[in-house]
Amino acid sequence: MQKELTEIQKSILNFLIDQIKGKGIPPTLADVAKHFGYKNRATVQQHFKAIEKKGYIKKSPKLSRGIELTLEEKFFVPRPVLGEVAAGNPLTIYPDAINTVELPTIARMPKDSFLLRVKGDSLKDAYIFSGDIVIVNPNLEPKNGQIVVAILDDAAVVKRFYKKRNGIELVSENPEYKPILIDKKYPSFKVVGIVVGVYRSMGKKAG
Amino acid sequence: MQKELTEIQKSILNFLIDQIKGKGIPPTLADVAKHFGYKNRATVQQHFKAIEKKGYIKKSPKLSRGIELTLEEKFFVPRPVLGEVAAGNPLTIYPDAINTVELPTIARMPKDSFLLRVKGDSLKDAYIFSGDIVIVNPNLEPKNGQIVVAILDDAAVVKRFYKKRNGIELVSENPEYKPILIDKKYPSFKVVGIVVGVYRSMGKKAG
DNA sequence: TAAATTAACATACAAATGTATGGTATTTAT
DNA sequence: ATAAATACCATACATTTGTATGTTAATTTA
Repeated sequence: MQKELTEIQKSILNFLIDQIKGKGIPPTLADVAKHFGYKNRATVQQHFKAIEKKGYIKKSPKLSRGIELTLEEKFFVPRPVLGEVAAGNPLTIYPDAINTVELPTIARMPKDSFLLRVKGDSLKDAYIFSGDIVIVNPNLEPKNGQIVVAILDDAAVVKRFYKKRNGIELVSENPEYKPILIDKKYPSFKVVGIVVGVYRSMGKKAG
Repeated sequence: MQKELTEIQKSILNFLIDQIKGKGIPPTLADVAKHFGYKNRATVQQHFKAIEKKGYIKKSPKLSRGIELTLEEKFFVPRPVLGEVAAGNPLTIYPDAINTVELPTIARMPKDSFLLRVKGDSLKDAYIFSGDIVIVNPNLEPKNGQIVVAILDDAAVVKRFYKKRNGIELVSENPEYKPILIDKKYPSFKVVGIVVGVYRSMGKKAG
């Protein structure tokens, strides 16, 4: 029953979601104006009024940053998924092609962390299944035994990380897949981040 | 390495966490002053300075509501877990005894929803395992096939919900457990909420 | 004991912020 | 074709907000 937003209104709403969900704090009128290159706050003011009228946000009068997303009443908020990552064989990460998933609102998304959808079954013994969303934090140093997302020749894998004398070993939790030993043969190897959690949304079907 | 906070500083920090995590927006100095009955914002100002000096928050100068929790650098925030719920045999929910779990910050917690830690393996075919945290939304009507948390004689179970002619059937995803048919024999039966998601935090050990 | 920290207050000020009002031009509905 | 909605701008104003500075008193630390 909600009216359609115009393209500009959509982009402003997206910015609001990004800021509120990503940065954790709603922007001021000036922030939004600056981001879109508006010379005036009143322009944003009007857009907010229109977006609120259409029911997508709720403003608390006089309160600085007093913008609430009414989307939240649906208890789900769309979050970008940066790509798919192979738990079995490597799979390319979509550069920054974006595809959203409905994540329940639990707490705030850690800065810079991102989501990847898992494909494949190499982590099934760690209870991570194809279709699960992994929350990846790129700001942590990998420790032995942690599950990491790593790049191997422009493809990404999710495996458990072990530092050994002769290099780094990436092991699957599924015995069908052999461990990969990282040495000179993998010049492009890079740990993208650490899997800090797994989330699975409950659909109509089996989880 | 962080210095201890005084009791008052602790209560102010808790208020900050509540507001930021719960309401989704950091409070202003005036908000905090009002909450604690201070006649003056400068009092709060000083407390913030002290708390920041001890490393618990980070302030962005001149920015309204520019308070960040440095706790977040640990990327985990404690959330209350209301109790444990049996996926196998029923288990009592701790009344409102609270026990916290470190949840990564994903987004904001949906209003009124709560977390339960799953015990037992009756849902293993739905990929929910003992130790997982289920996010329960008490404000949704159960639909056929959804996983619900229900009360049976003061104990709670997590099962899949089906409405049948002769009553309501609660089925486990694990064939070892027989479906429970809800009829007059269960006067205290009540659907507490619907499982909207599963979260698993990645510890040192296998997920 | 002296010095530092804590805890509260008051006042003052510049900047940030939301809001109101009015203007212009374009696009979209009726 | 006329009205309404959209999109942007400018100016003005009252509050809100963060900050600086100073005062007093109790408590803790060196």
